[in-house]
Amino acid sequence: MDNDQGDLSDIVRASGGGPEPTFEWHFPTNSTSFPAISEDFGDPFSVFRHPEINFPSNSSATMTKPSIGGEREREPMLNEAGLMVGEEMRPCELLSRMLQISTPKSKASPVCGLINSSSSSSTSCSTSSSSVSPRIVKTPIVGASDNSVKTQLVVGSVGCQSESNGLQISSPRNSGIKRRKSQTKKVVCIPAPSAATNRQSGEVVPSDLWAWRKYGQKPIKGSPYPRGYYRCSSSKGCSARKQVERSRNDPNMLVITYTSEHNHPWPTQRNALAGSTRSQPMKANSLKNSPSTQQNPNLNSALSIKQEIKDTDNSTITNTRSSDNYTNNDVDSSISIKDDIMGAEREVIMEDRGFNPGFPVYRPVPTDQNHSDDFFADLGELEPDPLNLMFNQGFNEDKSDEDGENKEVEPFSLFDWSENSFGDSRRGL
DNA sequence: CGGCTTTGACCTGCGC
DNA sequence: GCGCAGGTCAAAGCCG
Repeated sequence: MDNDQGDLSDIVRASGGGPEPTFEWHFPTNSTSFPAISEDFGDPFSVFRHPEINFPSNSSATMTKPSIGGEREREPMLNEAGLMVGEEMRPCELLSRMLQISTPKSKASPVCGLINSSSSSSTSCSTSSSSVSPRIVKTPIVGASDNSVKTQLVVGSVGCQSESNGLQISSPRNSGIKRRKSQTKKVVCIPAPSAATNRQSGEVVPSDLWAWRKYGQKPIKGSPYPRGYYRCSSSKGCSARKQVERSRNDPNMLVITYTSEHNHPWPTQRNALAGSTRSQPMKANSLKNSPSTQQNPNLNSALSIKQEIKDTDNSTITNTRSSDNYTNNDVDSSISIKDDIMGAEREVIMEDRGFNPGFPVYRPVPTDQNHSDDFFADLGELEPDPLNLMFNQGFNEDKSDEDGENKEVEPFSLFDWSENSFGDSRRGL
């Protein structure tokens, strides 16, 4: 139980292991771009559906998109992670946004990983410089019950320790993690900037469009990093909570566990910013001028975006992203998102092999509108995710590529890598 | 002044 | 039932 090292081996084992329910971990093996998915699987979106899993229907979800003035036309349906149910999702673009803001330019392929449904503390991440192409993998869990199926979207390479053709994740019990309650959880593993690029404690907490209030922090056994506990402060009575911690295996990765659901519409840009200033004791300007941010154009970009939003009183957002700072080879990252709902697990692993805001590499180019609709509807089914909020904020693919520029608004706050509150470990950490 | 973080204490789930 | 560890509470203090 006291595998303090939290080795990846705790949760990842070579294929062909014991009888415990596992899922195969697939690694892309070639360098084809996204369209190859179609070649391999026919309808690339169909893989997001597993015939044996009844994911929440999106049919009644209402798509919303903030107008220029930040007003929503309709209120969205939300899931536990503050996600738009049925939200259109463009994982590649989503990832691009995330990485653009969050990923240290110099980091080599932070990979996420392996998210054990039982507890975020079992999540392991590692880095890899392997270069592989996007791929979608549908993976029934070998030996698992009917609802224990993981559907994966693997976009780009996924490199993990002992990476090869497959890895297995041990059962929660095997990993020594106990599940406190049977409740809905969503675990997001995202690359975190290096401590050097952040303030004070060097810890970072990405923020999304929700306002979160920290209510606790605890050192986690076996992990050198404390876990912060946050609850939604966007609305009183909202039970949504999240836990943020660094991966014990890869401090460059942040593990965010969302619990419970928001019982209110997602906040406006202004609301989302409310309460966030405290978590950013350093002014954006000072950060922008700091050596660390000068070394981290991504952060600089995010700050630039944020400043722009703050300066805009009515939530009209001007895209000031410094996309020119990036090249396709600048960032090599992956993101893994896991949904654990009622025992059925879904996971989306996304990796950005090329940090291109326009994401031309493997953004699917629908041949017809219907196809496109199906695709994103399916994505919404597959992975309602806080990241979807980004799209609510105006991530409109159609707008992004016109004239070769990204003109959509930039919800910087989705991954605001401000130091939040990990400054002081509570108990001897 | 409101909302935030901090942090010690307390509560609770789970394994033994 | 006990003990451990994770999760939550709430008072105090900080900050804009």
